[in-house]
Amino acid sequence: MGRPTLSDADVDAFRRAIVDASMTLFVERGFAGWSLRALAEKLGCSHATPYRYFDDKAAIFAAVRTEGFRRFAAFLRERVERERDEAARLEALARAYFAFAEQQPSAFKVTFEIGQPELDADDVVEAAADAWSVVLGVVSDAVAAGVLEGDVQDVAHTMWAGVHGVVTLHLAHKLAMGRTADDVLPMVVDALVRAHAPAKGEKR
Amino acid sequence: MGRPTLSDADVDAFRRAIVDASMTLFVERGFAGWSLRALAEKLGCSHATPYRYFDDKAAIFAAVRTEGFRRFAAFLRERVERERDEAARLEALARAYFAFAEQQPSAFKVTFEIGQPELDADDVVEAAADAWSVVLGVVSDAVAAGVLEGDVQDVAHTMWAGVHGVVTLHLAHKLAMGRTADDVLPMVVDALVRAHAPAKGEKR
DNA sequence: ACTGTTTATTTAACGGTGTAAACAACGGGT
DNA sequence: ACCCGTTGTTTACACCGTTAAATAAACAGT
Repeated sequence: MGRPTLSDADVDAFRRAIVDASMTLFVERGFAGWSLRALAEKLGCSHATPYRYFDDKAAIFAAVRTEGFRRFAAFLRERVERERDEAARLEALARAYFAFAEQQPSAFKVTFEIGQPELDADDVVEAAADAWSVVLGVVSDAVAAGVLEGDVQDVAHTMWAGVHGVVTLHLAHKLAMGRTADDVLPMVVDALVRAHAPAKGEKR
Repeated sequence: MGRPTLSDADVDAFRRAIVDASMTLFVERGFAGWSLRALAEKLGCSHATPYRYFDDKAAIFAAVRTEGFRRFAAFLRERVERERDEAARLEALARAYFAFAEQQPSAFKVTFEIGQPELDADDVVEAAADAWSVVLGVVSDAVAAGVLEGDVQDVAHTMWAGVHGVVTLHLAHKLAMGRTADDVLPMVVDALVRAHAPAKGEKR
């Protein structure tokens, strides 16, 4: 007896609304402007209402982070699947990585911020694994097609680290001597492809 | 007329005290614990006193950032200069980059944080350029010694981006499949060296 | 229809933050 | 001795995240 507990669907719906509003709030006012008060105003509820759906602000942040990863993975996948050639897919992956960081800097910063969260919830690592699987798939195909050579995990890690380094340095405004990410990114990809190119005339 | 204005030396001294206290506060309580109140308590002054020496909290953060870059550059330089062989210096540089991020994560995060500051003061870019010069010097020597080949600026950028990518992914806990930075870092450095190695038996 | 009870949301309050303005303390120049 | 400008503290304000109490809403039983 008594007022019925919210259905799981309703809870999920409101959680999604919180995450969506948080994302738009990020792009509108930045990280510092993301407060529970502002969030409540955007949602049309009281600033304490989200506490029925999340433990605290950090939990909301984690949910936003996983959503950012999901969008990131979807963005990469969509861009990569346009290309048929394996080498072109490698290039497209790097460009998509950079494009996402440029077009949705708030989402990118939220997902990769090297700050507070220290510990990650299961959802976050799962969504991150999904993004990782995109990179792994592209590299795996390239190896299968003979464009690259070596252990797939190793090559994928070096590729990801190289691209990620360019993008984060770009976002931190720490590319030197007037070089832009547009200049550096192809160089890095080219260098990494060259480093893992199969020896000339090799079989197997 | 009036109470004597503080000498430039005194102003600089107190500014340094503020920056030093901020750094220890970072390592003690993290980014979130770095408040003007806590800073004032550590300095033994009122929480509004720093406003006579800096415009606002962001200005203090910028000063801390440049100090972080200075220490970073000094750390890299010290580690690199131990090695005499050019190839060993490349390796040492990458390991020092990672070691600094590991041993002084707060300082590293402060310097490379991709968050708030959007615009950088002149001091910051100058200190960043100093750190960059270390990387450039090592790569330049390697090219001169014939260990690497190509445009020095290009090679240095790819090297820095590769190393930076590994370290930031490590700090964000986003290295996949249980790989650690210890595994990935040598692979990336090796791949980048291989990519820029001079063609066998080449002259000039 | 009313009541009782369980839940959802709002409201109020607490301790904390950065920052601006009012305030007191001080030391040379007149 | 009296200003007066520089320096630091104190006070005040608006905002923050979080928790506890108060209120509103929705059902079951009578």
